[in-house]
Amino acid sequence: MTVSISNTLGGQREPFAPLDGTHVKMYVCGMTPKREPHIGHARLFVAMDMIRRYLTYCGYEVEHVQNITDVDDKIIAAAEREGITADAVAQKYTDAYDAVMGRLNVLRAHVFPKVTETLPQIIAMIEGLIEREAAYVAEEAVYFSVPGFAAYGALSTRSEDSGIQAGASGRVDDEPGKRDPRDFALWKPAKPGEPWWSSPWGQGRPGWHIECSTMIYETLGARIDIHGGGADLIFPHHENEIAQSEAYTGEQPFAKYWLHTGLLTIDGQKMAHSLGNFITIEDILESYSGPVLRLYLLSVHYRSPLTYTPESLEQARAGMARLTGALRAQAGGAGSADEQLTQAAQRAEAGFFDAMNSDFNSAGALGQLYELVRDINRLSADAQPAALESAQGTLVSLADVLGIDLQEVLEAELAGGDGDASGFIDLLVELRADLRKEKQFALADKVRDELAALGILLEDSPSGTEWRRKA
RNA sequence: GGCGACGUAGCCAAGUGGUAAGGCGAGGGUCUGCAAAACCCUUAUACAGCGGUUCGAUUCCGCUCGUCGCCUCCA
Repeated sequence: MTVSISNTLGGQREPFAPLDGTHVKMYVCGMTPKREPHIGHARLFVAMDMIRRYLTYCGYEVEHVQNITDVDDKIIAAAEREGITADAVAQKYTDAYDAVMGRLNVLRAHVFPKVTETLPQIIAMIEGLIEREAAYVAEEAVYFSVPGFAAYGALSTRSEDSGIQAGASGRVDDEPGKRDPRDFALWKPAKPGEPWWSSPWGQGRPGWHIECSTMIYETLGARIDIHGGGADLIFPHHENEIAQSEAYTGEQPFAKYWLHTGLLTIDGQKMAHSLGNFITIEDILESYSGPVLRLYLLSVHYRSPLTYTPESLEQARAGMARLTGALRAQAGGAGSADEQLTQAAQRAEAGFFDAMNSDFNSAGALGQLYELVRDINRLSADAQPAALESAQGTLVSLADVLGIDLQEVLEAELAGGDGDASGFIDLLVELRADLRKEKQFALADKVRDELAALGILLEDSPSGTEWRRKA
């Protein structure tokens, strides 16, 4: 059974076969660090992380590069707004990104190229494109010549006479010397006060698209296996990348598999900084743990649109409590259910990998985990410790493939939190046990209720009382 | 206007050419001093609508409607 991938290029699901054996070159269009990352960003990066982890699990060596667009109109605007330099803005929000991705258990890319550190290479690539007559120097800027690139529109399935010209109209006036409405800037002049770099075409900065082509060429080479990004980047950004890269290297396909995540919407609209309707990842993490947010994002197939609602996060929290709950199950039997448990674990494992092999269907894979949870809870009383622990081990290791560390979440439920109040909680639990012995149930229940209000959940069992924190 | 994606129960969400995983919520039980957790049962005359292909479609094709996205910065 091999992994199959839905490829935006071609619109088909295809078996995954890297260009070079088991080596996978993966590039993800990263952040423009201009504001705090929001949960739409989280969706992309968690999805790509899940894919990277799964491929790695399958034995591939994934080389992951993710750019940082630290030069951009919005960054310049943010610098003015915040009264700091553009560099400082980029650094501030790059740090914000790092902090939050760590909590979501997103593995760091192996390389994070920045535009500001790639200028000579970008200029060299533009020069190369001009030499190849794929680009031309206009009055103020350098443009890529789209009419010279026959395959233009293949990714976004747009033809010249469909929407591209109509959409580009109105921009032509602002760009003197541009020959075709579809042509796009590789280099543009700096306006007064903007950051700039010297180039053969004067002081200016790169266009948006060229950076990715250059960074990929410099870090991964002429051709890569996987190129990922949000669905909103298909056109024009990724279309333009293909044109630049293939025109420059003469090799194609530039990227073998194009993976795009469905956009996250809120109140019927795409979540975006520019629309002002965003919820930052940090905001969510005030109320929910990283693993819960990650679970939420993986509960929907990465290509589907995802509508954010507060309720869906509550559902994810409940789901997480269910997953860790199965880890707290105790073996209580002589082993009459051992065989059933073993089979349940095998069934879940097989279903899990079937789902994951089908275009990284994390939602379907999670469904298998929940089934295993039910079987563990149902059968634990009649199982021996070894069989139960084995099934629980399967649950933990499958969740781990998705980047969800159930052991860690469980430990956080049992201890963790700010400061360590465990001693005091244990004391209250003991006192309550005494009250219960004295049949002072009103007081005992008060202790329980008050603790619950503080997020500490008590569960009585014949063997005593256990407590945990709300996920 | 053009291009694309999506439309499954109260909600979230997988999936399949042969009559629909899972989760949340709700109701009823078991357990419990009462709870909680867990388990069991119940909660879709059928997957937006209309046609078509097929022995048979939710699952393929066409159209319609709706939602979202892209065509301008955008994950």
